[in-house]
Amino acid sequence: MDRIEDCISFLIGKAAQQIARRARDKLAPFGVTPVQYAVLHALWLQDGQSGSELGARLAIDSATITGIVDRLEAADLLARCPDEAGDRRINRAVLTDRGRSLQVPLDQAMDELNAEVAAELGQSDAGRLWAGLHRLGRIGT
Amino acid sequence: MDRIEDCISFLIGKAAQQIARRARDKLAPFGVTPVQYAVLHALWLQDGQSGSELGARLAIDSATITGIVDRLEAADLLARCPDEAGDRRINRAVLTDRGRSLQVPLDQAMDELNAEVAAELGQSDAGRLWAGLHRLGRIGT
DNA sequence: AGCAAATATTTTGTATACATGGTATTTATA
DNA sequence: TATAAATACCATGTATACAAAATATTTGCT
Repeated sequence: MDRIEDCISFLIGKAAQQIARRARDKLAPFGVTPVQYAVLHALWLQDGQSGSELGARLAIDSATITGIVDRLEAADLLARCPDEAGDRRINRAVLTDRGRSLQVPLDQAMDELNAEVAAELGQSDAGRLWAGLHRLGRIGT
Repeated sequence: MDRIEDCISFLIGKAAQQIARRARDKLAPFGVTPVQYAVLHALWLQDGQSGSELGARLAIDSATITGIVDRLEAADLLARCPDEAGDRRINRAVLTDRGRSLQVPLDQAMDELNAEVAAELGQSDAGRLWAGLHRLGRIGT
């Protein structure tokens, strides 16, 4: 390995950092982080998911989910509610009005980021990059 | 944004996580993390760099460099040495014998990972992906 | 019923990433 | 030369990511 920039681990890590920074900037006015956006997004599609359901859909470790839900709860974007079927192991994440109200502006902010990046790369290059990243993300699953 | 997997921030973050996990597995037998490998790599090319030099080359925050160098020093892979020109603000990171001895096996481990990923994607797709990631990593610099 | 195995969540500890701010030192400038 | 600005590093606090383990609960099997 001559140049560290050609090491896939370093290369994709730095590219992801750049994108994450831009996503943070877009979301910061709403007091939400990129990962918190992903959890909210999952709840907008299906409210009342348990921690393990969220973790499975978003590929987030259960220990990490705990902290993310803690902070979303502290920000009054969701509430931990008991399972209606009575399984007392489960904490269901239920959106608050505030949490629901962020769907439109946050989705719009992330759509903007997607569009900006696609425009910078060009539509066809962006499409190929998306496809390649999808394949990398799936390897090993 | 319909599917969270089409959100560039989420998509590239998860792909980077998968690659990072594979890099960690490759490096774990040597007790080194991917970021620590990047710092060692920079020192193999030029020993005795200061924290700010390492941070500039690798795009790592100075506060983060402090911790990484702490752990590499604790692992006896490098030592903090005073600047020979006498600038007492600077701590230079100088490789130990152990740190130097890891160059061949660690470079080989990361070369293997690169080759595996390239083989999984196919050479031409891999080349396009590398190029796209380089462009994303540079945006804003 | 009784107990092992599986499940869901949380806790703890380590490793980044980054914003903010403090300290020491050096450089540039009035 | 006195001082402001810049530089280098470190400390602190927050937010993930993940391994390992503890706890509580439920399920499955005998």
